[in-house]
Amino acid sequence: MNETDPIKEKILEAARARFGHYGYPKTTIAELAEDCSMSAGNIYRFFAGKIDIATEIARRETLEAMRRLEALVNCPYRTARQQLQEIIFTELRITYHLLENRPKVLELAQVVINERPYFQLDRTRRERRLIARVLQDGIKTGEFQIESVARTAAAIQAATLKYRLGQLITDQPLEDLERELSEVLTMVVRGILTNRELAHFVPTCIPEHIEIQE
Amino acid sequence: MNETDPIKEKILEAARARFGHYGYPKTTIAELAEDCSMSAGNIYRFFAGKIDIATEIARRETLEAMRRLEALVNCPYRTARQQLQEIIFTELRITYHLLENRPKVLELAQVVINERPYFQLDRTRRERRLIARVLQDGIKTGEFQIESVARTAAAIQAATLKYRLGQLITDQPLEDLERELSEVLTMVVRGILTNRELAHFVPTCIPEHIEIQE
DNA sequence: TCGCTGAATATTTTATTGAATATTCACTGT
DNA sequence: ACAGTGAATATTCAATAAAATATTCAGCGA
Repeated sequence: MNETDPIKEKILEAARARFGHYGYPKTTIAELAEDCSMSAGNIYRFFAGKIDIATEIARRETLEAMRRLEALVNCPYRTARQQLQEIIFTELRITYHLLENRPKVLELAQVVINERPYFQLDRTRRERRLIARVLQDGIKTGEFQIESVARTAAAIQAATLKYRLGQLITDQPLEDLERELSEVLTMVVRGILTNRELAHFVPTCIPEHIEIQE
Repeated sequence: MNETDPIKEKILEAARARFGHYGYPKTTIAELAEDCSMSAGNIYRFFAGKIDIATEIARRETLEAMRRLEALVNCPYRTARQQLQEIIFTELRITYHLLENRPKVLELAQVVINERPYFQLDRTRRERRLIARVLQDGIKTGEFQIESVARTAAAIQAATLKYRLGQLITDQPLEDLERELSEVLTMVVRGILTNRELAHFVPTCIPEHIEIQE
């Protein structure tokens, strides 16, 4: 599964550097080949096309983000509610900072999504699976009361869509978005808690930034 | 306030027909002038520019949609919860059908939003005010328990954003979106109901299409 | 003066074409 | 047979000019 052909990695490394620095369209295959001390033609023995290099980079970026989110879930001593909230807040922060600090990443993402629509679906499914897992946990511990985990996970995802789109839809600053998200989560979470939990319900707070060491 | 200069109306009528049929960019001022049996220059005595004709059309479309939503709210014998749900469902249906049946309308909307960003803000604010009014009603009748009406209205709007974007974000069919929205509303509404109401809570159903006669 | 025209001007769109770049593939050295 | 090359070809991009269109405004008739 995890092909680690060193030449492929070399190409990816060169591409990551150039795409990040100069942007996807301003990077040429000839330059990548030059960086790797090979001919342009040879790159096509490892990738079907330029867009596929970008897609692979984006795929790995997504996997990395997903790993961070999963680390949150595996973190012990947290209620399912906390886990759920932290997932959504972390996603908001990851995408916000990504687009804020590395504008070329946005460009890359847009190109990939345009050419490979499946990419987005895949990411969405992974996210949903993670949310579903947390919901399942919460049901087991008696925190959540949910009819259909799958449908509820999809609904939570839909309700928090805005916070995964970064600065595409809105130009509100991060602080605004965080405040708003805490309101949304207050409602949403209240909507899935068991009566036992509702008895001592408190609104959602904006969580501290969580740093996970690998 | 309600200027009904018949010449202005004539121009708007011609523009509505052409924009809807051929699209905004494919319609020329000269054609509109021809339709109105006047010179191109004369149009500028009524509108500052082509984009302002489109903006006025969009503004009226929005007002009309808003009137339909307000009619829902003013409809008696409905709980605040029903009103809230119907507002969101109706918005979903209006925008969905608009984009489905009249693709040129999407184009028009995009042009207007691009050139006149204030337009969108205005519509959003109106919508939010309507939601806030329903929330306020619900508090009075003891249905809802809400800390800040303004913030909650904003949060409900954010949580249902997806259903106001039509087919821009997703390509799910209307039935899918309706099912999903009912799940979202189930959570959201449960999150704002009073304990009294929670005692006999039932999930949100997809409402019948409501026809309001003027 | 008022409502309007239509030619003059400014701006935007479209078409063209040369250059840059992506992609292919026949071939080469090992 | 295999990893790789580089010239040949296909595609995309960028610059420019030409055409179409938006906008302005001096002036005209009621």
